Amino acid sequence: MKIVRVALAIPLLKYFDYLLPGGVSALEVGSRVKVPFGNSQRIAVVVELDVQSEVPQDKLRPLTEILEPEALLPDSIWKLLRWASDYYHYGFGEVFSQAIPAPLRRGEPARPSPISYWQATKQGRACDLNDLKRAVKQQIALNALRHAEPGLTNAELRLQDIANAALQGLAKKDLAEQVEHTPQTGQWHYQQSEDGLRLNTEQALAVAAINNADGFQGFLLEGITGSGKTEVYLQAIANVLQQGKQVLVMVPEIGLTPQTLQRFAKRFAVPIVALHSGLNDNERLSAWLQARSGEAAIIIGTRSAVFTPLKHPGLIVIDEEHDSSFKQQDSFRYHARDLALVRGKLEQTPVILGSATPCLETLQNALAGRFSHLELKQRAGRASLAKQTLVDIRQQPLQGGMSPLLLKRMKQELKAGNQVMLFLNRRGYAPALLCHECGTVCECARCDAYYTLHQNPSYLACHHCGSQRPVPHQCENCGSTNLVTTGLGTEQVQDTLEQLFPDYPVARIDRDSTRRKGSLEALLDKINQQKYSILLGTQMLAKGHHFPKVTLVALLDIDHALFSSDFRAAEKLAQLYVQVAGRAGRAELAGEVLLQSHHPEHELLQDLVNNGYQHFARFALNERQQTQLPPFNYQALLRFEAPQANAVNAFAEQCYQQALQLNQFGCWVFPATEAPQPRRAGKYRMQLLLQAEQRRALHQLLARLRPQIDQLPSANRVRWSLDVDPQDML
DNA sequence: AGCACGCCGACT
DNA sequence: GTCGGCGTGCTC
Repeated sequence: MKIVRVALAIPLLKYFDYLLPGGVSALEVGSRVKVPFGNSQRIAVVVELDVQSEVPQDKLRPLTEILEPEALLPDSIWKLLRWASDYYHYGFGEVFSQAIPAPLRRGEPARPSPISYWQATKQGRACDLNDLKRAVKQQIALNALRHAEPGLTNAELRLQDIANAALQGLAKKDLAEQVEHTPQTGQWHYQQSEDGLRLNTEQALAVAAINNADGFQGFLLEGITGSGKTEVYLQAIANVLQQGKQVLVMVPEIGLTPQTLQRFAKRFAVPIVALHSGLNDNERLSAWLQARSGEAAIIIGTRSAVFTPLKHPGLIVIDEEHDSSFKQQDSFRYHARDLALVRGKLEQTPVILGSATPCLETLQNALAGRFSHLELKQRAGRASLAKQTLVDIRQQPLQGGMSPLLLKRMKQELKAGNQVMLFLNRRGYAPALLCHECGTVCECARCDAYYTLHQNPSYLACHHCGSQRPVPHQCENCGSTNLVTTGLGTEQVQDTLEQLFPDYPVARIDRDSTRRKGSLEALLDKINQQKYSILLGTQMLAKGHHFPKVTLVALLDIDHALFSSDFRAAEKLAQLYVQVAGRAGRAELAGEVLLQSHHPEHELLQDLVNNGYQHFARFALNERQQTQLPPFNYQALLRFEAPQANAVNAFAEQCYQQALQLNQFGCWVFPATEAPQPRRAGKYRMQLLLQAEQRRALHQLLARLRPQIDQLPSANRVRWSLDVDPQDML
């Protein structure tokens, strides 16, 4: 009897062999099968046919069912997953299962299942929209439904901000109804129209370079804010669509907004699917299948979209390539940008990495000639560059963290009817509550961290583990009732602003104020309707939102980034700063950016403000080279976590010894150290850093180390994970 | 990852 | 006397 080898979604670098029952129909490498495993049935994927098994014949069991006779994924995606499994040292079965939609993971067939749509009824199509004048929401909803074939899915309705209440209202009047329908788009044909914008010389050169790419080529499209990167993408996409090929567009998690989709939909009359977190399983599967079959022309998605199979791949675009959401931060820790490049090579398509602030890894690739470097240095349209000022706040009287100069400038701008935007990367009221008598600080019992005080409602919260408790009235140590706060969070700044500027409403945007679904969108809407004059927030305010009436932007406290233990902190601050600066005066209004610091003379700040990101980045690259850090060295990080400190300690030490022993490749093996948060949610945490000048050496070591760690006796008492190319040490 | 097997504390 | 805690070991 024939034997097949399969991969299962379990955290082992191991395959399992099964008997193939005789007279069985076709089966390929890449087919999904159902197999008995222990005493349950699992979904697995065939990795090899006709194997000679090492396992004794009597232990082999026959597989239960073949779910599809042909490979589920095209060859290129299969190879991409194999590559990822090797590179990230993660079991192939797990990689495979993460790369496919959930229904397929569960063994459901790879064919579209019905999706629920709202559509206009006959009456709904025929009636006069003006009859709904007194129900504006319903009017908008019905209008949208009328223009959608075959209707709108729940996800699309959410994106268009159409509430269920409006639909129910329409349903009551028999103007709209919910139907089940299996999506089918069929073939598309793109006809180039002339609605593209006129390009400036730089843009035209960039588009030409991309259009001339023959097979794989990496492009870094480095364009300052407002230089028209998107128009370059759109024209490159048009060229690919015209050849009948599909385009994969990857955007940061926060960037997949209705506006983004509308921009594409307006420009290209071809089927577009979006893969975002708002989709349910069937909607996601349907989008995935449309990509695989070639029915979808443009696929827009976040990180995990990099695995979406395409029938006719033509181009990959990664917008805001420096964004950290492209790196998965748990379980299978892949970087979608890096995988997109591997994919581009496998599928022989160009890959565009676009950013105003490319990450240093990408920039180095471009400078070393591995990518074509396309630069857009001119601002398109009327937009002018913001004025930038470093504010020395040493010995300055601060109110709510704001210097006199900042307050003065705010007054001017507010009086002129403009909006002001303030950043403070600390939510809550104050980052610590302490006893004024004995100095004891309220500390989280499960983490080595202080509680943050929140107000309205008032409670203490640990920002490391999420635990909450009521605000104590007395010191735990001495019983004193004299408790005081120290430090500053966004809530407190909001209080101060409301006192200082009672006539100007403040919008606070942080994780606390936008926790409810849709509240961020609602807040952003109100901001654009000028209902707020002062916008205050953490960095979630910086990403992806445009506020044309903002003329003054301030970063209240940037000093922590200058002295961080994370070597990427400066790079991240610089990226945030440029992004923020781009928020000021985007339209016809000139803007200004104020940076408050106790160290205005700091080399990095000076370089950034006086010479811009490009100059800073090259300076920082030089520094990385001097200090032998990425991208000039390659890193991998082992993380350990367990409820007992000594178990973690012992295990980390054993791994360290193993690594030392196996290291015949000239890698640096650093002793295991405490993680930056040594105790989080009651778990003790350590980490072990491996580094090498050659990527190959590091991977040779990892390939030997990983199976050894698996076999350590206490390997299942300590939770551990491997992070190749770690983005931060947390 | 699941799931069973296997030895030590508070209960119908 | 049992039910159940999660430590350890295995799954083709």
